[in-house]
Amino acid sequence: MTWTSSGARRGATMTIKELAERVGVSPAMISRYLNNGYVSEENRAKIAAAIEETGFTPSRQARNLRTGKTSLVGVVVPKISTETIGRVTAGVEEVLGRQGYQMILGNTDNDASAELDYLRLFERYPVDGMILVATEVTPAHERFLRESKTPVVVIGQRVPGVNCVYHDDEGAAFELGRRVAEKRPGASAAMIWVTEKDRAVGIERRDGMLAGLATGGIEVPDARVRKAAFTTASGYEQTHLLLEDPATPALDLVCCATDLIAAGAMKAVLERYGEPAGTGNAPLVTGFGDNELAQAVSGGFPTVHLGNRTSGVRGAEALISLMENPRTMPASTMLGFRVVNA
Amino acid sequence: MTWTSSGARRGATMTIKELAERVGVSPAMISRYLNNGYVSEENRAKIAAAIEETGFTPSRQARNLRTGKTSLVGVVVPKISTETIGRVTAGVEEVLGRQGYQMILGNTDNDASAELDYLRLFERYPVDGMILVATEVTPAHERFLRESKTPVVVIGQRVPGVNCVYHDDEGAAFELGRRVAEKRPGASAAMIWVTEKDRAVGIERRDGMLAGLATGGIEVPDARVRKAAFTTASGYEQTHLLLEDPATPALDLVCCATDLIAAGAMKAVLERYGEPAGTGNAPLVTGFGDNELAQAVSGGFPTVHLGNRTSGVRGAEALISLMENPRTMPASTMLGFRVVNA
DNA sequence: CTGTTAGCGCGTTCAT
DNA sequence: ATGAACGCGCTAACAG
Repeated sequence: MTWTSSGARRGATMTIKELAERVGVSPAMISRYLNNGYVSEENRAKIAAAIEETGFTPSRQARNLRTGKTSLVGVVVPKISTETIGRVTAGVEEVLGRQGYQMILGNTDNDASAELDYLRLFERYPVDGMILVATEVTPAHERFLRESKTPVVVIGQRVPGVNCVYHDDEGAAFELGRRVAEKRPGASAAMIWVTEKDRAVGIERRDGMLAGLATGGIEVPDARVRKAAFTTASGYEQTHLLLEDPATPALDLVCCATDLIAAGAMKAVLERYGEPAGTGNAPLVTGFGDNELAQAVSGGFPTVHLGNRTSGVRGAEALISLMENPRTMPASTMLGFRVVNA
Repeated sequence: MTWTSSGARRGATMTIKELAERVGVSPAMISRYLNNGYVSEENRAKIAAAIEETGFTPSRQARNLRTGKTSLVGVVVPKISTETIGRVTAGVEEVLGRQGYQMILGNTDNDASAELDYLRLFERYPVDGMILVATEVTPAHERFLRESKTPVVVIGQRVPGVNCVYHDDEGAAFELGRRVAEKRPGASAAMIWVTEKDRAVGIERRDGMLAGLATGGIEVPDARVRKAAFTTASGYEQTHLLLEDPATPALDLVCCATDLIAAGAMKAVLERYGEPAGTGNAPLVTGFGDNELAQAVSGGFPTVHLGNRTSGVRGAEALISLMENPRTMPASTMLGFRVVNA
């Protein structure tokens, strides 16, 4: 390791000490300049000039080690590349940015174990707070969430005893089902749903939909509730199988757990009937989430707008209170919804 | 600040020193256990047991400060919530994960100045390497990229003198234009394009498209090349204006800079003609990027598949070489493409 | 207002 | 094979 006696630069980065030497003050002086204030106008000017000249920036590393604060929030998401997640993080970032926090993301690509890895990474990185945009919440998740030394807020699932912001999935699905059933009384319906491991989508949203359809006299037999992954391809595949099944009476309605799945269903319907879903004899397809792209291309199909952006905002707000006062009582917030095209 | 004399835990986290006390060895021993190895079988077992019992994890903070290494790569993206970005980061993560690196994301929401903020954050956090998924590359960007002390790779734009991986936007657009023009000779065409600040999309892709169409005898007057933002809503708006313009002879073809924009165009066409783009009298809409959702819902429209995932893979590979040997010569890689539905 | 002192939690000599 | 001592870059507490 070599450096010049002028202390200008070593390797690449400059330290507060070197800068102090250069200016002719103590390192603490520089530190105060950077933080509290307590510096004479004269020194203030000299330091400012030296910083300008050298391009010095303090090491967050060392600062964080010393202060135990990072002004960083880690957000763990199951997937980037969906509108839903994009809206949530936009809401989170809006609030965080205003308060001087920066957000870093960990993407798990729908791998529940990777979620815990990221949470632990963030906890030890460390960040000041964490947000988990949740899908499957395992016992291991719950344990971690409750025992975490770093404040954490869950978005998208209700977890008892943990700070969380979630949607009224059951209520929304019920309302969507009810309205669709009202317009198509006695329709022959199927559902393309997802794993029950995702409680909000796999259970609550499903039960709400079944109940909503039932109020309009539509019963969906178990055999017509099929499981798909959270992808367009999977929605296509399951719908295709359903439509090709010779034992199946003609379908009037295919309700899907998400808009991504609905997109796949629409593709299958279009291929099978030669006309878009909801026109002519082709069954109507419903979704969930109000995906802008899908709405535009399709010209509009029944779905639900959930206010994902708001969930991000509320989640970030809750996290900030928690970071400022870690003893804040856990709270859960349920957001409303808006049915679209039904 | 209080802690028990057994040294088990203070406040929240445990340190290497406390663990050492508990086991009855020196802190250095624990450190060696965690890193080099130089530990007797006997102590190894005792330490392993104590770690298991306490759930101890070393502070990355302190380790990083000491070693100057983080095993972390920062990726700056212009947008989360698009399939394109999702594919790139999936490719990046695949390679990085295999090599023991973790990836953290910074999302700028299409704000070019935020890009530099994030790069600087990462540089000083620090991370071992950075990837910029670029859109607009300003002189400030170029300066930063060239002078960065942390290895950095650019994906999506060609930047001379900087390590980068990009697509053959011009070639792809040319080929798409050529094929479409071949099937619709003499078509009356318009283009919905984007800012020239994004060189790859705004200039190269546009020029390729114009040239490709021209080979089939289709000339697009300047007045029919309209600017949109990178959104579905903006694509809708511009197309709507175009279709409503009474001075405009009926259009046969609307070529768009991206699939998101194309989705908006399709919505406008559907509203205006009462039938989906490309059917009956409704003009054909082309896109760029092979968005899965849009393809499914529309039943297929001409577009280009760019291999975004591959760009992520190649970019990450380049970054790893760079991190292992910072003196590696800068290289730029151009990837191929595949025209879809044309 | 300013400088000195003492760590934050680790990894790394250099002795033993 | 092991432990003592030191330092990474910074900030908090104290003295002046």
